[in-house]
Amino acid sequence: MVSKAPEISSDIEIPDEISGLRMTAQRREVYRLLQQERNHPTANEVFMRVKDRLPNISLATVYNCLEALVQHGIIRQVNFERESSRYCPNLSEHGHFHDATTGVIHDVDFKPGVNLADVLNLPPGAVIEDVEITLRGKLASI
Amino acid sequence: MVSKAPEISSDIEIPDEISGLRMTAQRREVYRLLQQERNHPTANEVFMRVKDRLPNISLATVYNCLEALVQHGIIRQVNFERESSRYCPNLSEHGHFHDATTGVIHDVDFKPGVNLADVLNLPPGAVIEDVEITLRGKLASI
DNA sequence: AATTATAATTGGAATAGTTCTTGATATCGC
DNA sequence: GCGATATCAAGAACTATTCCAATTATAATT
Repeated sequence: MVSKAPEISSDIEIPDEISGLRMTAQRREVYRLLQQERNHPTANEVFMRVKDRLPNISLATVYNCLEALVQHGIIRQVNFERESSRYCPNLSEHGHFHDATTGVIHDVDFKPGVNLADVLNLPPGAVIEDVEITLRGKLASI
Repeated sequence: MVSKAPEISSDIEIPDEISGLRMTAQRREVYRLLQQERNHPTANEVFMRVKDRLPNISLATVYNCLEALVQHGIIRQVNFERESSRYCPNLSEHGHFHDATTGVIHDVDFKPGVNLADVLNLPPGAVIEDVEITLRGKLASI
């Protein structure tokens, strides 16, 4: 008889290096968690969840890992008002809709073919390096 | 002989109440400063500048005033990454371009007729209450 | 495989921006 | 003017994040 697969989803394979960043055990688990739970956790939430697998990890290390991953363009840091930063493995250019009722954050993609310069009156000569679009509102029950 | 007008621009008139918010001396000066210096100051910058006219004002009061003005929709709070909040009397829906070289923040208006729902794939039923668009980049010298 | 060099991690202390608290002061409605 | 309410001032407290120094892990070299 073949043994049943465990309930937990099998681990995502993460290579030894991504975009020039060496994947240490800690970075690997932080990144894996972001890949698995795509609910834009804060550093502290990452810390608490990653402790299941690395009980000795420190919050400072989680911050270090998140920063390294952000610096290397592997994840994105998402800021909403002045709340704690949240982290997101979705690298496509996108914004976030923050549901004020539930607190859930939804990724919001651009419609195809949309160019920011077509939509905004940018200052002349502006070269955009980073875009952050955050929307707050409610989801009407339909 | 008629005495010369002073160099400083004459004070902006501010009514006793705006949008249901009673204008105390402190709120008035905070609001006046934002109207006069449209460079998106932080709370601390507001504090330092307002002290010229109200030497006894406290930083906590500046925060209180700014919050009251924001709550009543009289000014807008602008957040950039996790830096100090900045404040802006421009109420038209607009974004901000942060020049990474100079640190100057430029208001960025939407082109006429642009509707966010035309540009973004919003979650179904989303009712947007607030939009924050922040761009970071450089101004190419032309 | 041992040695050295470099990088990463840890835990706690430090920092910065903001909020909270408490007592004083001002303003409003009567 | 008088009590009720709102606002203010000063400093303490709070929170997210960063910094620091010591330890540990990894890589490079022999």
